[in-house]
Amino acid sequence: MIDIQLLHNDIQLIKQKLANRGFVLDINTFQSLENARKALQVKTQDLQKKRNSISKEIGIAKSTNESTDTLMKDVNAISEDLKAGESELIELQEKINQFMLNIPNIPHESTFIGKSEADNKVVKTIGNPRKFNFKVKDHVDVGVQHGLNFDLGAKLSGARFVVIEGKLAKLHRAIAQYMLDTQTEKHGYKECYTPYLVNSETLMGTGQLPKFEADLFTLSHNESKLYLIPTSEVTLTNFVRDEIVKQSDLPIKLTAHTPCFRSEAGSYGKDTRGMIRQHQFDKVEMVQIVHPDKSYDALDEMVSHAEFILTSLELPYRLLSLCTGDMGFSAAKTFDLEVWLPSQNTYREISSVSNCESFQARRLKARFKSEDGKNLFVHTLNGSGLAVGRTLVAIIENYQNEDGSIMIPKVLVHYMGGIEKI
RNA sequence: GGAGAGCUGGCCGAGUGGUCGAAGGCACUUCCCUGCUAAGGAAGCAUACGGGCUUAAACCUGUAUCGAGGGUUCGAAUCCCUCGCUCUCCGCCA
Repeated sequence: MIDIQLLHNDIQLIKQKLANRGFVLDINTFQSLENARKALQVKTQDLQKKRNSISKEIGIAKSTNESTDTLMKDVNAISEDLKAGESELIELQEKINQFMLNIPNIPHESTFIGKSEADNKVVKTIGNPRKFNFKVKDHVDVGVQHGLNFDLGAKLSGARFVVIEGKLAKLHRAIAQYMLDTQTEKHGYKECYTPYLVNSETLMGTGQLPKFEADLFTLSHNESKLYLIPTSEVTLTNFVRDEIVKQSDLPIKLTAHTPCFRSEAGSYGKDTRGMIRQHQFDKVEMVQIVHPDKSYDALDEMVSHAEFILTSLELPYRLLSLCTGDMGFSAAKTFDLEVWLPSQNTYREISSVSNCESFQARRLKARFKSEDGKNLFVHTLNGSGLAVGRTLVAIIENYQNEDGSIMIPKVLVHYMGGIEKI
C-alpha cells in the first residue's frame, strides 16, 4: 500500500508515476471519498465527544444520587444521528481502504519507463552459451529418458504437473540443497521452514490479495479459506507482520526452500511443453527486512546472491532491469535473471529480485523503532535464489551430451553422492 | 473429537458496568545524587486516524483501540453471542 499522504500532497504526480506502469488512478473517486470521509469524521467525532461527556456526567450524577432525566434526554437526542454517522463512516473508510489496497507500488525513479517485457533493459550478459556439435534437444526430450514423467503428472493431477523419478529427482533435490546451503552458509540468511498454506491476511500483507486471487490455489477449511503459497516470499515477509523490531535487529535475512503453487490463470497456451511453467514448483527464496536507507544496497546484494548460484553452476545468464510496465504489483524496482536455454535459443527467467520499499511494510504494519524512538516502516525485499525447477531445466539442456546423458555441474557432484554424469 | 483454563500497553500483571487509555512492576529515555560498579531519587514513556497552530517540527486537542466481530446500555476491558488463537487433561494420529 502506498502512503495515503502522497495522494494528499501531489496526486497528479502520483497519477503520472502510476500511469507509467499502466495503472489508471481514479482521482475523482478518491477525492470525493476523502472529502466525504473528512466531513463525516469531524461530525461523528463531535457527536461522540458529546455523548462521552454526557455519559460521564450521568456517572457522576448517579454517584451523588441526583436526577439524570435531563441528561438522558440530551443523550437520546443525539443517539440516532451518532449511530448513523458511525456506520456510514466505517463504510466510507472501508471503501477508501479497498481503493488504497488496489493501487500498485510507485516505481523507483531509476526504473525505466516502458510498457511490457520488450522494454526491459539488459544490464549485463554473463557466460558464453556452449557450442554444441550435435543437434540440441530440449529438456523434455533429454529428461524423459531420465525420469521426467509428464504423463504420470497428468494422470495424478492434470496439466502442468510433473513426476520426476530416479537420478533426476535426486538432482532436483541436490539443486535445492546446494542453493539453500549457499544462501545460509555463504550469504548469511537464516534457514526457515514455513507453512505452505496461509490465510488471507498473510496474502494481503504481501500484496497477492485482494487483487490477484485468481492466480492462487485455495482450499476451504471449516468456515475459512486457506491458500497455497505462490512463493515463500509470502510466509517469510509476513514474519514481521504487526511487529515493531529493534533497529539493531536489521537487516533480517531469511531463506526457505518450499514448493510454490500458481494457478497460471491467464497463461493458457503459454509454455505448455515441459516444466518451465508448472502449477507446482520448488524455489529457494531470499527475503530481507531492512532499514529504509539500506534497501537499494540490499537489492544489489541480493541480485549478487542469486547470480552466485548461476555462475557457480556455470550457467550462462543475463541480468535485466525491469521496466515500469513489467514489474509486479508490490515492487518499486525489480531485476530479473534469465538463464540460457539452448533449445529455445534464448534466455528465460529464473530469478526475480525486487525491492518493495515500504509498500508491503505498510500493509503488514511491519516497523522498527528508530534511534529517536519513532516507529518507521521497514523496507522489504525478496528474490529467488533460485527457482529449482527451471534450474533443473537449464542444467539438463546446457549439460546434455549427444548420447542423452547429462553432466553434473561441479558444485553439485558432492550433493549427488559423487556422481558426475547421469 | 471431548473437558477445562486463558487472551489487557515492548514485557509481566491488576482491574467484573461509570471521572479507565487503563494501577503496580520490569525494560527504556532524560535529569538529580553518588570515587567506579552497584544502589537510590524525580519525570517521561502505546498505536492509528482527525482538528487547531505552524514553512515544518514541537505543541495543544478530539475520536477509536484491552484477541476479532457483533449485541445489550446513556455509558463496556468489565455483561451476552459468534469466531480465532494459546495452554492443560483425555481420545485419535505421522
